[in-house]
Amino acid sequence: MINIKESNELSPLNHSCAHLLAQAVKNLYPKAFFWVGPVIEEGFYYDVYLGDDSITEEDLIKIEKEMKKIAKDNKKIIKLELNKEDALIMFKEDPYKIDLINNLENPEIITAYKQDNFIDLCKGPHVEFTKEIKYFKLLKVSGAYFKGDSKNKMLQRIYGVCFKTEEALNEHLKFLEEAKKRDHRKIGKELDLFCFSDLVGPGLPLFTPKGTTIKDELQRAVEEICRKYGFEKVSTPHLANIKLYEISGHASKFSEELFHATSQKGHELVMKPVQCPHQTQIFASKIRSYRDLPIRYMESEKQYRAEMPGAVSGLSRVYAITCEDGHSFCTVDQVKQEVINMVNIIKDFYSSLGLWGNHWVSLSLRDYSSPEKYIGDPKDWDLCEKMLEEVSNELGLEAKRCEGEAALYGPKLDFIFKDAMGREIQIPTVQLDFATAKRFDLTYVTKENTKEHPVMVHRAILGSYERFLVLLIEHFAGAFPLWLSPVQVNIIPVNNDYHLVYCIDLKNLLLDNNIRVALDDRNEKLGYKMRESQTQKIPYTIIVGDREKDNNIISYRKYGNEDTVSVDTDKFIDTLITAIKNKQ
RNA sequence: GCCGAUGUAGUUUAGUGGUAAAACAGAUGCAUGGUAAGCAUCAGAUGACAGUUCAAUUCUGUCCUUCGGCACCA
Repeated sequence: MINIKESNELSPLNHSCAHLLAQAVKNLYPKAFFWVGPVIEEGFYYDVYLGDDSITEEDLIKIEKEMKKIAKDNKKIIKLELNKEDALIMFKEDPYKIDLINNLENPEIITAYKQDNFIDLCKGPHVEFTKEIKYFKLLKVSGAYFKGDSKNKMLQRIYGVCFKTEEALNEHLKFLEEAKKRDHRKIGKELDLFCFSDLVGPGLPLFTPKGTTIKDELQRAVEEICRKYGFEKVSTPHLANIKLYEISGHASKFSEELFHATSQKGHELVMKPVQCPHQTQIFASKIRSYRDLPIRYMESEKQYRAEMPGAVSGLSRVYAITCEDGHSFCTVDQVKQEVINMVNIIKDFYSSLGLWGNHWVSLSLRDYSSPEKYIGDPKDWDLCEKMLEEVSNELGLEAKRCEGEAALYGPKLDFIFKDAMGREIQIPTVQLDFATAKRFDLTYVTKENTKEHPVMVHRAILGSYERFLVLLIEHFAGAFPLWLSPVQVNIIPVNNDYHLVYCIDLKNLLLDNNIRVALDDRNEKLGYKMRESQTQKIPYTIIVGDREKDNNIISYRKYGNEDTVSVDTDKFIDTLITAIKNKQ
């Protein structure tokens, strides 16, 4: 998802830089045509069509040089106001600009900007002189579909950034370097959290003991919160009869994304791509009364989606997804409170990890021009969208209306965070659904002894554990809080021979207190072990020598600190237990 | 799926149309009592398949992986 920035103080500069880029490309590739070149949150891009020719990363250096050359000439950037006819004549050689002009919302007011002999259609604003465009860098070149439609041909998209000062540019480039160091794929390898295998296949992550520890702790934490809100844990199989998804509507909408599992004995099953239909069948397994509602189920199981191969990346898009999913089956009157509860859970959970605030909320509504994309009664949709918007306003979420972002069966509130590189990553969600219960003919008995369909409110807190780990790893840069750390305490004996027995006793004592502890008894020097303990970002490293042994104290060094602190052993354990309990 | 790039030991990197180099990690031995790398020895690699060539890790092609995007995302 690209965020076209409304405007900020850098946007005229970036916009002018995009024009400069286009001019340089035109100089070097006279056959080039240009589509659009907007300012985005981080800089700008320009879509270029070069026919048979193409620009590679190496060419960017050449283009940058040409840009610098042009800018130095210091031409004034002049605004031109045109009517539609003049504009069509002016750009008569350029099929892309003609397309743009013919599709303009306000064809009465057409503006173009001219520098030197280069004119580009543009709303502006721009800086005054090309000399001001000095501190820029072209970052990458990639493909992009013409008009964003995969049926169309591909253009080349060149990305760049521009700043007012050299320092600001360098700072930005440094930020990009630093962000690379936080990349979850890099840290996942360094800290041994997960891996991939060619034999198992791409998009199928394998979690190591350390990665699994984090996953399990997260699961425990989220279930603990949800249980307080009345969620009960269920467990459903990874396979299902395809009919289940024909009824839910997933089979037709996502047929290409289903993995099929067949057997020689005649089984024709699919791997579950979502959890909801399975859970509906638990609801359907007996007669439900209005007195039972809301009924809330949650589970953390694998689900499988045959994603487009080009979309698979690290842990953020995979085929096998561990999904933390939950549903509330409730009456129409209960919907609002259910949504409020779920948003509160999300807020609690993300706040406790320091992630709340680093996000925006999308009120994801229907694409009103394509009703065929959705299931359910339009009247129900109207009601759902209204309710969701009301709740969102009451809770002060400042949600942005996003038409066309709804789920198959209903509108949703999506919470969108950012990864280390500033890319958006959508995780928690609350979704309203009048349709699914009707499709499965789920009912409950009302007070008047009639039958009524429940409403389903879908919610994901962690969403996919894989995607959540991307956010978590990059947020903490691998230095997890104590309660999540795979190894919480690392014991280093000063001397392996003299202190080992005491260290083993200490290790067992910590283990008895449910503290995850490692004992480094390798034949290496203390400094060597300390270095590794720090690079592995273990929260507490404790050194055990005569002083500690004889006085029953713990000397520990916290990750990131240089000094050592000594406390009584009992006190140390109490402190840790309390911190873990409080999710610190 | 589309555009562009990528692939050398477990990891990070070097290099070459003719014996593939190193650091860290690993194994072994020695050394080792206080907070970020002790020493020595050993073992370990050119993604797969074709083609060009006397000879390919190097050049070409196809596929696969991974990366940056696009499109998709229940």
